[in-house]
Amino acid sequence: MTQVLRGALASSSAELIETTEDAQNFLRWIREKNPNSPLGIDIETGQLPGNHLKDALSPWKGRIRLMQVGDQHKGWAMAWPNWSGVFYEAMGLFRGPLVFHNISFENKWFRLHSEWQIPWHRAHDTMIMASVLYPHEPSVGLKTIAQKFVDPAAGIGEQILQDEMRSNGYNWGTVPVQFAPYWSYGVLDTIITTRLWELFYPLCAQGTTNHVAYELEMNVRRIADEMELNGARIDLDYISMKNRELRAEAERIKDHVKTGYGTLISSPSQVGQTLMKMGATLQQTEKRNYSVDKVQLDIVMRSGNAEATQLAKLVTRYRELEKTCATYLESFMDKNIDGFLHPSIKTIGARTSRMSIREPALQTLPSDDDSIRRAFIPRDSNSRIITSDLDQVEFRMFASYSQDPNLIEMFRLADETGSDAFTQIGRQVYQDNSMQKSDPRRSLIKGVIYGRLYGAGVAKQAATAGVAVEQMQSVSDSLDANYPQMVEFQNKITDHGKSMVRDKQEGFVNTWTGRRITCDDERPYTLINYLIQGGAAEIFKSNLVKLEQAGITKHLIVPVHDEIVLEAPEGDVKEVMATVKECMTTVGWSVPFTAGVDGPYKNWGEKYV
DNA sequence: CAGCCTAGCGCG
DNA sequence: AAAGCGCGCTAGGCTG
Repeated sequence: MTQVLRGALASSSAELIETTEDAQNFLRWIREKNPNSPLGIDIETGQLPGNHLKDALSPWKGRIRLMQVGDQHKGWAMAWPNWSGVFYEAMGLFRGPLVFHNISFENKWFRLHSEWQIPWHRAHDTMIMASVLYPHEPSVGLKTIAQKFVDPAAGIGEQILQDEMRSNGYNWGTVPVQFAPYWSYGVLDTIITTRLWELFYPLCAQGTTNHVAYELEMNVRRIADEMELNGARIDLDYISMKNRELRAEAERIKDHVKTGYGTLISSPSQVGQTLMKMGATLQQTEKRNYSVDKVQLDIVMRSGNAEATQLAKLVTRYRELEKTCATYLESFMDKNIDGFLHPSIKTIGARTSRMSIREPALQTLPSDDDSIRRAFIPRDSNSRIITSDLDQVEFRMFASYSQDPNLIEMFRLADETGSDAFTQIGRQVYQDNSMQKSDPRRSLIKGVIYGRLYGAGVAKQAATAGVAVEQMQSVSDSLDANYPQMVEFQNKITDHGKSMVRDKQEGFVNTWTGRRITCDDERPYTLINYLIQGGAAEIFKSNLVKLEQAGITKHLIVPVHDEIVLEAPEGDVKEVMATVKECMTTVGWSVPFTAGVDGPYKNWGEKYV
C-alpha cells in the first residue's frame, strides 16, 4: 500500500510492506541506496492485549508493532514481527549511517525483542545532537525540533494520527497495523529524522567544537541503556515489611491530628492555620498561606509553646514517614519488575549536562540513614555491591582552572599523604597542623568553597552553615589570602558573562570538551557553576566510557552524579574494584581527579552505617 | 477528570 | 554589592 503524505513534507511517499513483492521492492531500494546518505529508523510500540495503555512505552511490558525505515524522501513500514526477517536482511545490506531520534528508545526495544542490534559505531541520534547544540531548547522531542528546524507543519502528522485514532476508538495497542494514518505517519518520522540529521550532523561531526561532547554523549547513552536494562535488584520482603511498619505509624499520627485538632496533617495551609491559632508565629509565603516548612517548624519547636511544639513535632515526623513510604518504598513496590527497578536515565538531564534519573528518582535516596538504600541488594546471593565516588570533583576542577599555586600544592600534599582536602586547607589557613577531619572549622571552609561554586554570597553561606556572617566572612577572607587566584578566576568568568550580556549577546562558558552552556541574562554569576558542574559531569561521563572499555558495563547499576554503584560476583570483587579505581581516576589536570572505591557490601545501605 | 501549579523535601 | 547551582516526586488545591 502506498501513501503520498499530506501536509508537511508533501512530496514524500510512504509504503507499507504487505506482500513478498513489496518486500523485494524494499530490499532493492535498500541495495540501491547511497551508503553515505543515512537511513532513518523508528518503531511504533503498543501494550499487549488486555494490558494498561501506559505499558505501550515499556520495553519490559509492551510489544513492537511496526518498524519504519526511510530516507529524506521515501520510507517503508512493516508489521512486527511478521516482517522482522525482511528488516534483518535490509540491515545486513545497508552499511551507511543509521539515524534515530531518541536512540535510547529503539535501542532498548531492540535489545529485548530483536535479533538485530544497533551498530553504534555508525549510529546517530538527532535528539542528542539537538541537546548538545541547543542546550536551551525546552524540548528536544521530534515534533518540537522538526517544527523549528524542518517544517513548521511537521507536527500535523501526529495531530492527524491522534484525531484518526480517537475517532476510530483505537489506541497504541489496538490500532490495526494497516490503518493508513498509523503506518504512514510512522514512516514520516523517519523522513523527518533523516532531514534533521542533514542539518545537525555538519555541526557536530569530527572537526567541529561540538564533536567531543556529541561522541561522549552517544557513548554515555549506550552505557546508560545498559544500566537501565541491568536494573537494580531490591529486597521486596524488606520493603513491604518496612512500609507496613512506617505506614501504620503515619496513619496513627494522621488520625490523631484529625480528631484532636480537626486538621488535615498533609495540608500545609491547614497546619499553618492551626499553628497560628495556637499562637505560633510563622513566616508568610508569597501566597496568602503561612510557611510551614522544616525551618519554620524547627522555630516553632524551639519557641516554647507546648501545644504548638507538639503539633510541629507530629507534622515533622509525619512528613518524614510520608516521604519514606510514598516516594521510596511504595514507589519501588509499584515500579519493580520481578524484583528489579529499571529506571529511566536522562543522560542530558540538566543544562549543565548532568544526568537525571526518573521512575524512580534513584539519585535522591536519603543518605542520612540507611533505611532506603539497604533495600538495594546484588542480583544474586553470590554478588556484592561496590561503589565509587569522585573525590571533591567540582572543587578540584575549580582549583585546576584557577591555577592557584598554593591550592594546587595543597591538593598534591593531600593526595600524597592521603588526607582530606578541606582539613588540609584548614591546617594551612588556621596555621594548625594538628587539625583533624572532625574539626568544626572544616565544615565552614567547605561551606565557603561550595557556596562560592554555587554563586552564594557570604551571608547565604553563613546562614547555611548556621554561623554568624562575621565568622563566615573571616573564613572567606582567609581563603582569599591563601588562595587569591580562586576568586580571581571566578570574577574573570562572571565579568566575561556580564560583558557579553551588556553587548546583547548570550553569556556563556565552554566546558573542557568545548560544550557551550549559556546563562539567563539576569544571572551571569551562575556561569562559574555551569562551567564547573558541567565539566565535572563530563569527567564522570568519561569515566563511564572507560568503565565500558574495561569491559564491566554488565556490572554497572546506577550513576549518582559523581558516584557509580556496581555489583560483581564475590570472586571478581577485588579485580573489579581495582578496575573501577583506575577508570574513575583522571590525570592530566593541574589537580588530578581521584576516586575512592568502597565495598564489597551485601546492600547499598552498608555504606551509610 | 486531567492538567497544572505550589509547597515541601529528597539527592549531589 | 549581591545573587545557591542542578534535578524528580508527592500531596493539596485550583482550573477548564
